Amino acid sequence: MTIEDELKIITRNVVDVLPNKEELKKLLQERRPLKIKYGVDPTAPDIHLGHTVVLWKLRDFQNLGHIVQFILGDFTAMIGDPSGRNEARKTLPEDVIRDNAKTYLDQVFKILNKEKTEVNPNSKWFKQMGLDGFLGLASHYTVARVLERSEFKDRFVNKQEITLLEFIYPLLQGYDSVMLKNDIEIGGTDQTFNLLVGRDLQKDYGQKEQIVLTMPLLVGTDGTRKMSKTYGNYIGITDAAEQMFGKAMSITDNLIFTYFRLLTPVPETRIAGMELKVRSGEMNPRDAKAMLASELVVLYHGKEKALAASEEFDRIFKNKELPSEMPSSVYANSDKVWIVDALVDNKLAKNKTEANRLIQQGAVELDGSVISVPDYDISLEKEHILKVGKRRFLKIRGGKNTV
RNA sequence: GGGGAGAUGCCCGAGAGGUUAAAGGGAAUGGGCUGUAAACCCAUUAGCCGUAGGCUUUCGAAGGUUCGAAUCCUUCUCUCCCCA
Repeated sequence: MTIEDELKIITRNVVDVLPNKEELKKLLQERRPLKIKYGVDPTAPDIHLGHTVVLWKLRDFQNLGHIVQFILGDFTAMIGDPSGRNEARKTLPEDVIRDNAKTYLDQVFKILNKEKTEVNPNSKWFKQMGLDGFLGLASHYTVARVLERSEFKDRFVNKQEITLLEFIYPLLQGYDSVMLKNDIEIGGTDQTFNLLVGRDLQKDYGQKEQIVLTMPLLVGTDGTRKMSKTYGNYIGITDAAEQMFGKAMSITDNLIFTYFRLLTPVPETRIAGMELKVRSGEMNPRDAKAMLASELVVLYHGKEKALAASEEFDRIFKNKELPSEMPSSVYANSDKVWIVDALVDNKLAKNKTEANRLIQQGAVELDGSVISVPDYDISLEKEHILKVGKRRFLKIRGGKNTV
């Protein structure tokens, strides 16, 4: 493979190469396995598709024979990355972080090649650094430089608070690079500043500076904000197959191909072809989206489940039939149940008021017919199917019957 | 250390003694139209009462004034701003 080909693969989907592409090219010309650093703080037990954007890029590197240096920010997780919000981060206890780290890695290796990945917990060096060591590190950087960061600049000008921790955090992340002597570091565009600090620090420590690649932030299923657990607009990679499929189907149309490119290993030519067809009206965007949804489910649950999820989806939403499986609820010692109770008991409504509301709005169906008055008992002589909204189903029956 | 401003429902934000379960917007949920898309239209968004009118709790916290308090008074907690 030529350098140009390699460069093309590496820079696909990348927002920025810093300081520039030329430097990256030079690096590739050395024709040796490069060390690519990527760091994550295990502050939550699960990752979502937003995280996989960077992982796929790392995978590209691995496929080209390079090595991923995965920084497990177990130390920095205890402190909390202040990037973005200025709400106080809660500090996490060590055992929680350890558990998170484990599930994190399991999930990460659904994309990364384990053989070409080394995992480095940054507690390894930070735990024993000591105040003297830290002050030494702090002397390598200046307030002015941190203030250059646009986010800080704005806040500084607007006299909003900036905590010292926020000031320090980039230094810690940069120090990871000093310890690893990596060739390249990769992260989301929101990490640009932190990544550049890594460069500066490496230089100050007399090392070769890392090249920085930034990846786009994935827009969440709401189509506006970045994908994040706190916004509830995420697709978790541990989401159940049906759920994942459904969430993918609910994204807005102009996100379809962005998702294809950033989240799947589908070759660019195929994606571009599809995009063209959709734009010319030859292909219904819905079908492209269904393919996207399948691709995603295949990745995390396998072909079989993807097929099943797709069929299930069509069954419920296209053909308006019942799902093949649904949760069931058994009422043991009674021959009837008030519909409002049934909704609340089975968490189809938060409380009775909400249950009433749903009923009055015509969101509740029993065996296919809308129940619009709350004054209704479900007889438990036989099995019934309760439907709330478009997608919540429940089988309901008395206790004596066998399954 | 001195001076000032503020805390309202999921979020933002109006309200300045009664007609206020609290305007408006955002968001979410449900319905309609569709392709579980967007856009658009409608409705809902404290809880309880077997549904019909009620009742109970809510405006940072605790007390108080009043027939009546989100609105007035006292104390407390927290946030922000300005000066040094």
